[in-house]
Amino acid sequence: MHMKATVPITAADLKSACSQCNLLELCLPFGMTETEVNRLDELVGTRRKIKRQQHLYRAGDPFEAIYAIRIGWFKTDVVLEDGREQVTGFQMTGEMLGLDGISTEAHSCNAIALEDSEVCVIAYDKLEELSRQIEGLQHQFHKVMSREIVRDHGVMMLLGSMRAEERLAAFLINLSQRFTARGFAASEFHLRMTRDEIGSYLGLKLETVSRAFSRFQEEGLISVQQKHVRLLDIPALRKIIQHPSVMR
Amino acid sequence: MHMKATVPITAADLKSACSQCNLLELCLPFGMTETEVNRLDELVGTRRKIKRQQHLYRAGDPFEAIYAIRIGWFKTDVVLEDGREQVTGFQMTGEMLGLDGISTEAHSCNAIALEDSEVCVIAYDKLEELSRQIEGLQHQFHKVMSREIVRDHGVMMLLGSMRAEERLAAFLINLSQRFTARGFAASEFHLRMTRDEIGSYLGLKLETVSRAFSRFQEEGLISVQQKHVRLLDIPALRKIIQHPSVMR
DNA sequence: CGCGAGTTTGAAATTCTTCAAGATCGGTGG
DNA sequence: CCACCGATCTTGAAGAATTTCAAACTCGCG
Repeated sequence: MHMKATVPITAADLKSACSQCNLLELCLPFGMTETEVNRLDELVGTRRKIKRQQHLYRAGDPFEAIYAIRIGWFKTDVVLEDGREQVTGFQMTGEMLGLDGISTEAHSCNAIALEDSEVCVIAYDKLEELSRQIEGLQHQFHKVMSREIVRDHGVMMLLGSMRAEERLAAFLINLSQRFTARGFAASEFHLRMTRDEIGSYLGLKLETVSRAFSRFQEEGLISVQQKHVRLLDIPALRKIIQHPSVMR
Repeated sequence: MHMKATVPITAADLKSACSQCNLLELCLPFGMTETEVNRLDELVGTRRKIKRQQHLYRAGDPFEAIYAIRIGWFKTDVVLEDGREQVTGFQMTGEMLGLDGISTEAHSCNAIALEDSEVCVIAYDKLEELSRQIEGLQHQFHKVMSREIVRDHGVMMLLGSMRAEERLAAFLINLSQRFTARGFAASEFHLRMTRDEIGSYLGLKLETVSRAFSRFQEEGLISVQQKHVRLLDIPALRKIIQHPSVMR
């Protein structure tokens, strides 16, 4: 196969590690040329399978690599000395894990698989080396980190300024968007996390999450039975977020 | 002055932009060699003064540079369509602003000076170029971004799992640590932000913040009059954070 | 079939917010 | 120099949202 090196890759052009992978627009190779992507294969040496409920890494583990999720779901959480746990994110296919570790060379949170999963292991020293050589990789990596910062600010907004039902609506809309971006159904999906984990993420107790689910169902916005959710009225869900609440 | 290029710089060795600056251990040049730091001066071309209450940048502004605070204080905030505002951080001397802009090439939050301030303008394209050449710069920049992510996770913990007084205690301890790192008094300082801004950051109403201040004072943990705060019992403040609360 | 983890729902308790009224501060102009 | 002004802060009391406690329900699975 012959292509000009300057043409951005598409899924069909790839052969190796990153190639069998249909996550291009979501993952690190995005925006890179074919020749550049070929060099990425040095990077993604290993893959690693993580069974449900197992840790990919723990807070305190020495930092050596970042991870791109190929298959599955993870949660990250931080734990206070007294045992209180805060879920800081739910990560799905094509998303990156481990960026927190760069700052101190040790991970600062736990990453736990919510279902049997598989990740690409990206040795961090190699990533730095290669991204000094490949402009596109460097830039994309910076974007990934920056995107995480922007996402975190969104969560702060959610936690600091929204009420229970607004938080859950925002959460559902967000999931829907991420499924859409991956070619899955926007309005029907299976939650991989428990009410307790959702609650931790949203700064609510699990009972409050459950009540909000029930309320949305009563109002015909969603249909929910346990972990199976169908969004019946996405515009209305969006309105909940934007609607100025009385409180706060 | 003659030095080996491999010796890490200290404040006394510098002559130029980054040099007059006593923020080395906090800012981008940290860990770099003398020769490397000299090259940084291409980077920090401009400085910019921002008067109190003025914007350094606004959400939506095209992203061109990141900023290192030389003098002063800033807040960053995100604003929802209905006008609700969430303060996402308070930044002081030696801290970096603008990292949110990399992901979409537009800023996603507002940065507003809390007092008359001055920043170093770091052109982003030059930063990327230079950090492909200078390993130490690349690494330090990544650390700065990662540190922001870790900080954000801490704020999520605060917002999602802590009660009002715990949040304020954590806030005060954090300020104290940051002042200490800059050689200022650890236990006596002047708040640059209003109760309302603190409240927004902590996910509380300004009255709740005020009540928490008063309560700490009653208990002899702090002394506070308006914006002047003295921490009288830092260990006790720390205990508040770690103490398992009944709720949540 | 029954167990256990996870979920739902109700009612009481608690925290935080809202509303309202003063108090304090720094700065300004007479 | 001092009174006054607006902005900010404090405090009280009532109200609302969320949590806590408790009990029952559902579902997958051994």
